[in-house]
Amino acid sequence: MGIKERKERHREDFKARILQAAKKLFITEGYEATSIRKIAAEIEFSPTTIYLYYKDKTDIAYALHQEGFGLMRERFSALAHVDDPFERLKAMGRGYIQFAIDHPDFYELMFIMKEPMQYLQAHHPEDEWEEGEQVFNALIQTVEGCKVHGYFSSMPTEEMAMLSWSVVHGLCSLHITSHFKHIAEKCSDIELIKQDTLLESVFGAYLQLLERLK
Amino acid sequence: MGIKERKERHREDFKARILQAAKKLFITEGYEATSIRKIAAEIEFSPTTIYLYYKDKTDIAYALHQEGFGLMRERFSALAHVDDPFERLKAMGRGYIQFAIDHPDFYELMFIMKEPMQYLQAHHPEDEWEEGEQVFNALIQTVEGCKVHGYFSSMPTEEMAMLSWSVVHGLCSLHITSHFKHIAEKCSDIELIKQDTLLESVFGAYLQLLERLK
DNA sequence: TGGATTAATTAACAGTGTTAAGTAAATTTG
DNA sequence: CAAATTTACTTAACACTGTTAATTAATCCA
Repeated sequence: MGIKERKERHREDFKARILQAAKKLFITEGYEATSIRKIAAEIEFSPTTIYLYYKDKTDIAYALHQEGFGLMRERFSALAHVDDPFERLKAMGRGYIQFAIDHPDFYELMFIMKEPMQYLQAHHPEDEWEEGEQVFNALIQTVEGCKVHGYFSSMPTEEMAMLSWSVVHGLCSLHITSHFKHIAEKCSDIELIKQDTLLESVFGAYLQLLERLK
Repeated sequence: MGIKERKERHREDFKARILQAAKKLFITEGYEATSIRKIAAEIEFSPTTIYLYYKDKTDIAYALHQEGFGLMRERFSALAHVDDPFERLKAMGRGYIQFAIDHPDFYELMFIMKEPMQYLQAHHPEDEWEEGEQVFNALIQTVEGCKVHGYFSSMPTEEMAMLSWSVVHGLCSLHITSHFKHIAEKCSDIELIKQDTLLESVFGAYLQLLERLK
């Protein structure tokens, strides 16, 4: 039954081709402008053909969401070799922020939009959210390591991890939605007006909090 | 010229009627399902009539965004009488979180969606973002008060305010997008699985950090 | 009362996601 | 090998969306 395998492989190739076209449009024109019809035109097939390979648009959104997590894991894997857990925690936070600045569209799809997570819940309710949990587990382990080194004593690991995630996500999210843009102008501190440094310096303030309660 | 005034008032009434209809649809069916045509049907006018009173859909979105800030300010005004600034900071955080839980749709419009802020930037670039700045200033002043009482010494006020905002926004945002739902299941700590307590307990962890460095 | 202004309408454009029905090619079966 | 069946894909269509241009009905002013 080698023929069935070949067909399956062809099918996977086709799915990848669709995703590649979707990714191209998504990066250059954003999610809203990435229509099924445009994806179809890109790969020179009829729009309905897409539906033979992806259930609906949120299915494609989830696939792109996964692509984004691939990119993020790539970055984070470089930090696995930072031995000191507190240094690694710092580096993860900075890496997370830099990822959001470098790939705002992917960040939006991964952490701001509801569609991909809703798709997961609606169509694969039993499945776990692998991509996210992998990254989150890395964070959990890093926090655990920090505790071994005397940080955050008497603070629950999970809460500490979620807090750290919330801090960086809050920063990135308010940056991308341009909420900070409208608020930072009124700031007296000139340093903070520069958007790029704003995120890092507020994250720096968080790190100072952590450092002081070793 | 009393007639011109009456017309102007009628115009404002009509704008309010449109907004009321939009608000009703928005609350019951969400933003995406709130179409210009449905709003028009609700007030029993033609869809194009809407455009005589609101520039486009993002204009309506911004008006609803402002409505949301009205609701939020209403809640926060009750906290103005909490004298101790650190207690007020706690109460503001809890109030912010509770607002997001009680009015997730408004919260999305106010802090997660890009459209309203983009409208502000595109059509009123000189204007300030009054609603947001009012709330943010209340936060600034509260942080300032905390510093007087010996908290966050040597931490810049603005950074501290932005950090606090980022923490609660990060929590609310990850809750609404149901990211926490998929991650909390794996948590060993049973307390955290309950979504409602999760936000408050992670915020509690943040407060503990603050308290310890008085 | 007649002309100008204003308010609201209908019709239409250009798009969206998605489904049902139809066609041509490839594959399996008798 | 020819007939039947499955597979891959397309066309046509539905029910929407935001938005604009052209048009009609009503009101105001001289």
